[in-house]
Amino acid sequence: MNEGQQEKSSPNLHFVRQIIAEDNQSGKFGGRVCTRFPPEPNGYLHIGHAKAICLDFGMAQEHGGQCHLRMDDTNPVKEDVEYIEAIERDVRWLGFDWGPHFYFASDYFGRMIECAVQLIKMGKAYVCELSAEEWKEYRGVPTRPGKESPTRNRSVADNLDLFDRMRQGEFPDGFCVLRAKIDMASPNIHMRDPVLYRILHAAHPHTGDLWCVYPTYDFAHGLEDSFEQITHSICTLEFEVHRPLYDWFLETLGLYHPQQIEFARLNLSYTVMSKRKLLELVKEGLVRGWDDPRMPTLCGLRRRGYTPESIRAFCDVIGVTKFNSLTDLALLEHCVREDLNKRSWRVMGVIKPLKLVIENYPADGEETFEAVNNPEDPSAGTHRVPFSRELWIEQDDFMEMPQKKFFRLAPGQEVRLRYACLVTCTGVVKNAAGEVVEVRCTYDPLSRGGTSPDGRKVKGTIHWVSARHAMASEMRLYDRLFTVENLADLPDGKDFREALNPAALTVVPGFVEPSAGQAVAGTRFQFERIGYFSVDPDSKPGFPVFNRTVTLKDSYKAVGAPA
RNA sequence: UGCCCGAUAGUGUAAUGGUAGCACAACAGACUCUGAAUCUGUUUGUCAAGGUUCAAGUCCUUGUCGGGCAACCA
Repeated sequence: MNEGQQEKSSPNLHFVRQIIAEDNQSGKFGGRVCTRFPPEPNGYLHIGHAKAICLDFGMAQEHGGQCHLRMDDTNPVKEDVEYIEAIERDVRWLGFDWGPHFYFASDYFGRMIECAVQLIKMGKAYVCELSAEEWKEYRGVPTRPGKESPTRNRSVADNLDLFDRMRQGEFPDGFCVLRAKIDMASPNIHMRDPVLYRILHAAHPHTGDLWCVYPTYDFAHGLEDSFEQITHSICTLEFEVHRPLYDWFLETLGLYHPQQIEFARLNLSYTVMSKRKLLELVKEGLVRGWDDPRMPTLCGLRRRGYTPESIRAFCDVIGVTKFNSLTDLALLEHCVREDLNKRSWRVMGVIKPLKLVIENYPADGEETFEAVNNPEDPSAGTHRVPFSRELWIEQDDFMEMPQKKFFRLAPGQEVRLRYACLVTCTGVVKNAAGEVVEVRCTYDPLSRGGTSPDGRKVKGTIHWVSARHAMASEMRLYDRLFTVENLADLPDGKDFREALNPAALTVVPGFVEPSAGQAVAGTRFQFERIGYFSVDPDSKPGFPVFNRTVTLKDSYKAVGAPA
């Protein structure tokens, strides 16, 4: 609906845009812009990836270029086809299209081997039999130079032969590696003769058992970018130290040379962005799966009811910089509310039911009232809501001893039942424990439709569902995944699992008006005065399950209620 | 104690030597058949010290603080 006008008049000129603008100015890449999003298929995409995806695809889009989707599948022991498929699905859902440019790093393995052989022939790479432990010792530490491998000056012929035998599968995993010959004294650890190839007898999700040697990230990534004629290779800050290596390989091999640019990854309060931690939550059953609506994964957010538009808007508003920051979860929530407010239909649903009986309404009487589908969009029309003598209202909308400025139901107080009529509380029914189990009231027959017949002020309006017509349903109420704002601040030794929020998921029985009960999975509604909800795929015919995407903002302050 | 990067309201960011803006959050008020939305207003900021300049958030120096780097992970 807003296809043509998504670009703001003055897009924020962040540093990546500046670099691209300068490169286009100087003609560095002939005015061409080609980016790539290169996930490793070892987990599901999360909101942090969304930032990268929006940047990668966004920069290409803005400059009439293209963006490749590339599986960076250089480590078969961690990767899986399940992840490959999920990644494609999620990027597409987010709203991006890579056209024919879907690639696998593993499709370049043959060319990468040639590059490795070329380095060997140039005397710039050698086979090294140091064990992992020895290698660690030889590498040195940042403050002290490393030592050269005993085989560092092996002949080209020997290296060629050994590397060939590595490829043929003559050696077991870890027996030896191919290393670049750079500088064991470099203050940059990554330049101390880094590993190019390691032996891994493992089935690869894309190439099967074609290979038993696999290139490392440092060697592979620049080559992938180069082969694909990428112009701007955008990655996160931790790769900054790797850039000299990235540059070294391409310069040494005399290959086309993209520009690597690093930006700060997204950190969101009260959640984790680490693929490893997310994997642990899934594997250990601490959540119900990758798409658990508590998860910051794209599929989790999708199931929770987030729209791709809201996530893109979020990625736009957080900006792109080179310094680490912690973005407030409230900003993400603001973005969904803003989007959902414009598009979602309003219905009434009750999540903490309390019976309301209208004493002067006929026991077998019923009628329907007209409700607006979306006040933000008159073209959305209206629908009718059934009404009868007994209703479900929200427990929070009744107080036996009302605090000041409580505009809802209380003994003797009058409220409007949204779209229906004005009712005045006449009393309550309590159980043996003294709890209010039913509220009694009378209604004003002249107020049908919710109007005030004599113009009297009725400050409070509450939502309701006709008990006779209501559809029982399951309400899954979500809250922040963790109780700690910044997981990075957890003291050493403190396990992140201990910071999980037990209240991140609360399942309660509720009721919704019939019009909301038949919706297909994925349908989003606003439950008036409560929040935005989406229909979960666990729904069964006649028994919908709703996920609360986010609450409505609430400026009412209940006394003693937690913030 | 090595190398690399960074530092602007509570949070996220803009200002590209020339009036420190915006958004979120918070707090007031208006409006309201959603205590929502919408509208109005308020509070809070250039890490520090020097230097260059008519003019510094921006350039230089030093310091402080924060992050990253020592997988045959990416």
